[in-house]
Amino acid sequence: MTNTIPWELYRSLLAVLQEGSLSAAARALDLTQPTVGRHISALEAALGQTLFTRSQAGLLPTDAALALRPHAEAMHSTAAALERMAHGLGSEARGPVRISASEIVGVEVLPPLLAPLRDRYPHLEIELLLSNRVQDLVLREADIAVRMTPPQQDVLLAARVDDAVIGLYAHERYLQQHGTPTTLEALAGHALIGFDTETPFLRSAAQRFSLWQRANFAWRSDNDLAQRALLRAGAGIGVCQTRLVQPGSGLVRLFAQEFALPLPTWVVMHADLRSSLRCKVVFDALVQGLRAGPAVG
Amino acid sequence: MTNTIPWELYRSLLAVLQEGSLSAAARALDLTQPTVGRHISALEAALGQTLFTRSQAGLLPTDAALALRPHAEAMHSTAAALERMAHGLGSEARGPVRISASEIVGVEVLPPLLAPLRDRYPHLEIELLLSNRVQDLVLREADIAVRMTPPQQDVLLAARVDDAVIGLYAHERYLQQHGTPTTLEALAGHALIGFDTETPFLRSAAQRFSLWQRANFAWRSDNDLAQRALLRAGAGIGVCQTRLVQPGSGLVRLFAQEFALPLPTWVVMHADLRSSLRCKVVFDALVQGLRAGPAVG
DNA sequence: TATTGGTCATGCAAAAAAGTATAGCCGCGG
DNA sequence: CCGCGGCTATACTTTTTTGCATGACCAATA
Repeated sequence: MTNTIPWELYRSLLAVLQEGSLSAAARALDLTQPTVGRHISALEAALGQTLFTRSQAGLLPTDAALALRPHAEAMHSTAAALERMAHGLGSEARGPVRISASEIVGVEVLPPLLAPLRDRYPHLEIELLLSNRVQDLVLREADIAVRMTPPQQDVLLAARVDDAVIGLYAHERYLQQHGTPTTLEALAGHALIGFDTETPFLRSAAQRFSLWQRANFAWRSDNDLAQRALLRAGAGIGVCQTRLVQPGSGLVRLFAQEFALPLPTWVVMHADLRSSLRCKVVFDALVQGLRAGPAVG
Repeated sequence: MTNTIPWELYRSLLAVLQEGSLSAAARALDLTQPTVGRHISALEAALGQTLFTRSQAGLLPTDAALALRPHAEAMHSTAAALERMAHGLGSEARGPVRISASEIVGVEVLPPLLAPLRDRYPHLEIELLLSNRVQDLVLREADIAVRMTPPQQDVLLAARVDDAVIGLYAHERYLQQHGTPTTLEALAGHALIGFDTETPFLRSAAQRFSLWQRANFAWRSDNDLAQRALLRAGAGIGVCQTRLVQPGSGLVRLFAQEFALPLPTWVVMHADLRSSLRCKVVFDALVQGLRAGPAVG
C-alpha cells in the first residue's frame, strides 16, 4: 500500500460531502472551485473509486463516498482536537475547551458552574456541545463530557459526581384541575409527558415503572427542555431532574419515595488532556461543582 | 479559529516524532529533509508552540509535541482505515482486512479459520494485529477485533461467539516429578506459571482464585504463548484456554470442576464496515468459525 | 423566451511548494 | 587529530499546485 495520498484530499472530500458541491466546498475551505475539483479527481484516481457522479446541479456522492465520510469526519475531529490542544499548551489556562453534555445539563447546570471559572481565567473559551446522543470522546469531538453512562474506555479519565435524581412532577395548576394521583396505577388516567424515541436507558427505566412506556404518553418529546416547559405549562405529569426544580416554580413532586431514579453521573476527559492546563481546570471545576450539588439558575 | 492548518503538516509531525530526526522522517515519507523541516517550522508557527528543540544529533520533542502525538497517530490510523476501506469497495471481496486479536488467538485459532477463506476469496489480504492490549476499534486501528471484553461502543457491530474457557493445566512429566495436587490449596507448594503485569481481568480472576496472584508465581510472563511453552516444557502449573490443548500434547487438566473460567468472546466490527463486502465476509467467517468450536491446529 | 444564479470544466499565468546542492556542526573511531 | 557519517539550515532552481478568467450547461423565473 503506497501510503502517499495527501491528507489534504480527505479534507476536500469531507467539505464536498458536507456542502454538496465543489463550489460550495471551495468557499468553505477558502479555496477555489477548480482546486477542489482537482482534489476530488486526484482522490478518485488514488483510491480507484468514483466518488461523485458529476452533474451541473451539484455532485451526487456515490456509495463509496458515503462510506468514506465517517472516516473523513473522524480526521476532521482529530485535527480540530489537535489544534484545540495546541492552542493552550502553555502555562496559562487559555484557549478553547469543548464540553459535551445533555441539552438540559448544558442549559441549566453548567452555566452557573462555568461562569465564575471564566472570571478566574478570562482567556478560557468554552464550547458547549449539547445533545442527548452520547458524544464520542474517543473521536475527540469534545474534550470533556458530562455523562450519565459509565465511562467505557480506559483511556478516559473519569470522576464520578453526585447522582442526578429523576423525579416525577406536575404543576400545581394541573393537579388542581385533574386531581392528584394517589397510586402509581392511577397515573394511567393522566396526561403523561414522556420520551419519543426509545433508548437503552429508557428501556431499563420502563422495566422498573411499567407505565413509563411510549404508548402511554399524551405528550412525547426527546427534548428535555420541551418536557420541562410542558410541565411548567401544566400540560401533564412528567419526569425531571430534582435538582432542576426551583422552589416557587409551582412544580410538585409526586411519589417521591416510589419514583426516584438515580442517574449515576460522571465527568469524563481524555487522559491525554491532563497535561492541558485549561482542560484540567475545567474538569476540576465541573467535578467540584457537580459534587457540591448545584442549584438551578 | 482559522482552521487552515494543512493536514499534511500533522503527518510530517508524526513522522518526525516516530523517526527522531528530520532526515529520517523525510526518508520515511519519501520527501526531502528541507521539506520536512519547513513543515515543522510551519506547524510551529501555526500552532504558536515550539515543537522541537533543534540539535545536530536530531530533534528533541518538547512536551507540546509529545502531547500532540496521540492526535497525530489517530489521524494516521484514520487515514489508513479510509484507504483500506476504499481499497475494496467494489462488488468483490478483495483488499486488506485488519484483524485485532490476542496473540494466542491470532496464532492458534485464527489461521485455520481464515486459511479456507482465502481460498474462496483469493484477493483478500489479511493483516493480523496481535497484542493483548485491547485495540481501539473506534480509532480504526483495526477493522475487526476478537475480544474478551464486552463491546462498549454502540457504533460497533458485535456478535457473541462461544466462550473461551480457561483451565488449569500441567504437563504429565511435571506431575510425575512433583506430584498431582489434590486440593486447590495444595497449589501453593507448586511452581505456578502466571502473568507479570496486572490487568482488570486478572484482578477479577484473582478474587475467585485467591492463589492466583503475582506474588505466588514462580514463572511470570504476559505472553500467553510463552506461558504455554512453559507448560509444555513441564515448568509448572498454569492456565490455558481449553480449546488450545490438543489431545496427546501431554497436558493434563487439573481441577476441571473447580477451576474453569469462561471468557465471553465477541467478534466486533465497525457498523460502517457492513457495507464493505470483504470485511463482512471475514466477520461472518470468524463468527461462524468461532461458534463451531475450533480445534487447535 | 431571455435572464439570472447556480453549477462544472479548461487554458494559462502566478504563486507556493517541492527538490538540489552546499555549508556548518557535532560525535565517534581509527 | 583528522576523516567519516549523522544531523540541520540556507540559497537557488525546478516542479507542482493554485488561482484567475472564461465558457458551457442547467433550472427556475419573469
